Amino acid sequence: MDFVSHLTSNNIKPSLQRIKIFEYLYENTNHPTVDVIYKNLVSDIPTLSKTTVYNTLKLFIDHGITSTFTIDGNEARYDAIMEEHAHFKCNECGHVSDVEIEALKLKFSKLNDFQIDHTNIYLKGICNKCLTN
Amino acid sequence: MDFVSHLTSNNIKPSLQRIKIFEYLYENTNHPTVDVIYKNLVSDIPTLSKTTVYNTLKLFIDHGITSTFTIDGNEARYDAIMEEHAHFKCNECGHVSDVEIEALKLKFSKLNDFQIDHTNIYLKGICNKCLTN
DNA sequence: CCTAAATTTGTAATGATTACAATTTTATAA
DNA sequence: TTATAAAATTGTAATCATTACAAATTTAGG
Repeated sequence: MDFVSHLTSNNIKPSLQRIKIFEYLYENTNHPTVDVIYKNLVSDIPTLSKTTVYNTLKLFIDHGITSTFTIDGNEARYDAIMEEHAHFKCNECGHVSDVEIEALKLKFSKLNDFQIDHTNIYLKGICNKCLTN
Repeated sequence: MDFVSHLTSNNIKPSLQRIKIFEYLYENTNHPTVDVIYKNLVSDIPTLSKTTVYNTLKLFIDHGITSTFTIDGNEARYDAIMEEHAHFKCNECGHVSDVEIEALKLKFSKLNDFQIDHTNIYLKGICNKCLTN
């Protein structure tokens, strides 16, 4: 994945901050929060500001290369994977993982004359790792 | 619906505030926020505090007679309908409505060895009212 | 009634997010 | 290259929902 050309092809000027933030998001599919992104990148870019992380993520979302969701109403989480998928949060270990949306056997585009533009699914429960412990 | 006996049968002492808040929630299925609940009840109970609304809703949730969800990561919304259902938010008029979960043809309890305790689905798009306007 | 427990209330603190203005960096044209 | 304008980044202060907490009020039991 060439991050620079991915940004430019989406009309985003590839500044150092933008490249690093997108790279982090793309390589860490654990749905990081702004705080996590900031803390992990500030050693790389010592002048980094948390505001820049907010601004940049908003820019990514506006240009359709990042999505955001909240799983418990507290902090927003970010995701560079744009293919439609669901999220599962383990109430035991707190880990958030992806769920193939095909596995849900869910497919629709219209519902009761409503135009569905976006589907957001999240599941909560206990993951298999915690179940066997 | 006898609100008093519904509260007592769920081990909640039926104070005036609790009765009124649950009644409001039950009769207004528009998924109100804390602010909306407070503003609508303070004329009835002039001494009402917003903290009481928060406390009471938390109590209801702990006793399983109310559920909460967030649709855009800002304010929490509350719901006295406990049957599993999805939510739809119209991006045009902002209205949040219920969606029968059967209509989604969605049904599962286990997924990849994960134990699913709670399903949360929300859809965004344009409602039929806004589509025809 | 009187006292203890439960409930309600108001204020202050917290924490994520946004507004905004200043600074820095980048791009453009002379 | 150098001057200048535009864009991007940054830091601080403000906002807003929510929570903590302690005081005041109400309720229940003896």
